[in-house]
Amino acid sequence: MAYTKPGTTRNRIYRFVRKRLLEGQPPTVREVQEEFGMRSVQSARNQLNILVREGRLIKQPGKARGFRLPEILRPGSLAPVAGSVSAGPLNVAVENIEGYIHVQSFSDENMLFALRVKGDSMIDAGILHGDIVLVRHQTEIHPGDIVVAMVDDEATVKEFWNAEGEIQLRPRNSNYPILSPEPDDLVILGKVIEVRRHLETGQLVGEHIDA
Amino acid sequence: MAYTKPGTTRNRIYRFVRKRLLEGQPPTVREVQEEFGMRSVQSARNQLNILVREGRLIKQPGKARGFRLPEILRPGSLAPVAGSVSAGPLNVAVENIEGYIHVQSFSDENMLFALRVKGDSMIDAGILHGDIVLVRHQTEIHPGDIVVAMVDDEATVKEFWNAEGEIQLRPRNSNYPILSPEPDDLVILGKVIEVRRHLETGQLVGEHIDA
DNA sequence: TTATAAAACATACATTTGTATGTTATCATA
DNA sequence: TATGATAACATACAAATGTATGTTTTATAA
Repeated sequence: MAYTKPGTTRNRIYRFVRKRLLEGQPPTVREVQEEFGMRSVQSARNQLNILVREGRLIKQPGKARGFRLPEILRPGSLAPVAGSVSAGPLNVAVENIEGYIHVQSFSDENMLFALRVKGDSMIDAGILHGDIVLVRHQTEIHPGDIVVAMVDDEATVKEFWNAEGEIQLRPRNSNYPILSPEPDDLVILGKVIEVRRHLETGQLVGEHIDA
Repeated sequence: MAYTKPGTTRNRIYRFVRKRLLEGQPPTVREVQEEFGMRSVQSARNQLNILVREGRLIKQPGKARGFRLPEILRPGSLAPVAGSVSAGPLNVAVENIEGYIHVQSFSDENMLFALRVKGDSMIDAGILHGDIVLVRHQTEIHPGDIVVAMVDDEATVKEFWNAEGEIQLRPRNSNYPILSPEPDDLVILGKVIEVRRHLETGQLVGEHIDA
């Protein structure tokens, strides 16, 4: 009966299945059939099988809703956005979690946390008041890195420099002074690896994960 | 036969189901049954039904693998980062995808996509060259919104204003002029809802041939 | 002890979903 | 035209999966 140009429908089917899988709702063969107005289950099944043969999809034979995406597209994980942070010499305590943001999962995902920036001391680096910085908890820092450090018992975002043996925490706003803490007083919480700014509210994922 | 303290097994079941859902592999009732060594399907089903009644899970009755997470705890989805964008009057084509970023709220009917910013015309808004803007494809725009619009066949990020009947696309850098396109020439691709800046490379999820 | 509720069990059945087989239509090409 | 390849169709069947009903076990409290 009907006939479509080879490969035309197939890409649309792939996108549909992929979308559904990313939403966490794997489709059945018949759902694909209906989505594309096919009058036979087998029409959908043939196309899906070809996608599997091409390596664009993976499937578990015999299982309901058995389609999967190849490994490349993994789900992310959630990093807590800290309302406040306290730090000892070797550990970081993330407190008053105000929500979570989706991040790409690393092997060391538990060392990631996020922090909402207060003030405009980094405005020339494009980091504004209210922005969220994603921080990897690490002690290895290089000059020029943007870091989160404890200053006066508060977490603050600054640029790290090591000029002539003197450690500097530089703001990126000429209205603020450069800090030169003693090495013994310096606690680096980690390195900023990402900056995010939400222009609409409600971007954080709700807090309760376990019950 | 067996008996466990009320609520003990239930939380473990919840975590199992949640884990599977986050992995994109919704479990069947029988898979839950086997995972916890139950000898009856109904044992698992009862616990799952209670989780649904408590609002911790959502299910589609009668459907295979029909369990879902409530809105708040849903996993994020992946939005394509466009290498280039073309647009007709009613649709947007995202092309040359350079990767994906994790976002939440895929449930929007409005399509989400991301774009890498070129140039420094929005520097005073804290949007720098190389930043990624997350865009929701929508036509309803309010004055002051940061939008992505097609200007000279290229996607550009500007602030939208509507001064005295005249449409303005304002850069946030005094070195650039304000644009005043004719309404008929204006194509708004969407509204910027988030800004991201990766300070380390390798933050994008690999591209899978979308062919 | 008895009563009650939660949890688990056993079994059967209905629906959903995957799979198999064979046929028909359309296009490209010899 | 004849032929093959791809796509779609129609139908049937098998397996996976959800659902229903009733019973048994265990813990807790009256």
